[in-house]
Amino acid sequence: MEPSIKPSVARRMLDLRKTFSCGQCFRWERMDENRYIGVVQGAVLDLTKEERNIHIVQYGENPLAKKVLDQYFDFEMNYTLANEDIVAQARKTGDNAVIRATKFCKGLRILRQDPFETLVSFMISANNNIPKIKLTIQDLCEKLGDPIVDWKGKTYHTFPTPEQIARHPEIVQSAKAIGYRARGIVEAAEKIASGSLDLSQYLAENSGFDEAMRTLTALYGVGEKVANCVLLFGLGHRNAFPVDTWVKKVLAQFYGVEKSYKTFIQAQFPVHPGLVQQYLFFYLRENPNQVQNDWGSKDTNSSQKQQ
DNA sequence: TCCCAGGGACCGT
DNA sequence: ACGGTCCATGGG
Repeated sequence: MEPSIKPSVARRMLDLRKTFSCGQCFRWERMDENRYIGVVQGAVLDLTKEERNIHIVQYGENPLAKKVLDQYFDFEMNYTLANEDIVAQARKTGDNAVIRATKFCKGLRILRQDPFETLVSFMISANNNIPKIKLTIQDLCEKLGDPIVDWKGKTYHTFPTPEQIARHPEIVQSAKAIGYRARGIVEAAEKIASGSLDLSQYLAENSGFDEAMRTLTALYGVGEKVANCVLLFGLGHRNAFPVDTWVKKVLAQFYGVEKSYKTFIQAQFPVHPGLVQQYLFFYLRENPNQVQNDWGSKDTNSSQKQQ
């Protein structure tokens, strides 16, 4: 069967490796240094970096329109300007961690992923590690998602819909290493499938941060950390600031903060908080040793921090 | 056996 | 809003 192919080219600054390996998404597969393949909505996207451009080929019955791609990759936001604002703010407070992390993360973009996929993915992330999260999600997609076959015969899978999950709770429970996380996932899917919960209502364009946060954390299996990830990576709330074990390491090592995170974060990262969070998170994960050396001596750095 | 990984629920203050 | 306690999965 002839595949549906819709090529297009993205010219904006986009570093594929940083964007796909920074922990915000779990379904992009690295083919080589300049090529990644992933499933977005109902389409398989095959991305190749060609000098300064990203060449996009997609196949599947439902290719994504350019506008949808622009939204997914957050091309509507100017990251060059945002990064300049972040660095300017960091200079005011002498925040070298943010300055270094921002430079290190040039080309990293925060995706606007499907809210339901983001919710389920980060429910799975609770008390878990990234390789195992990927395995569970992949297994869930293969068991409950719709197959998409490319022209070479390779099969990909869409992320299951709320209906597909709600209809087969026993299959969800059987997903690899999902364990106790299945309950909350099925419950959330049932609410969405029955119409009593509509995630699109809590997109940044449609809802305030606090209301969206309250709705998400009311779900079983969704605490503040997972909710922040859903808000940031799925619902477009760029003020969200997920605090996980790595961010706690950042706050402890560089800022000497080991409690009352929220208060400190609001004061220290007022400009593009979500971006800053992701920069700090990714910088520490990619440079654990260097960061240890740079930040390890609390007595020189953190004691000089204002506040 | 213990520790860790992008924690959560539940309870006290 | 914050802190403590118990809970939970699989891998190293």
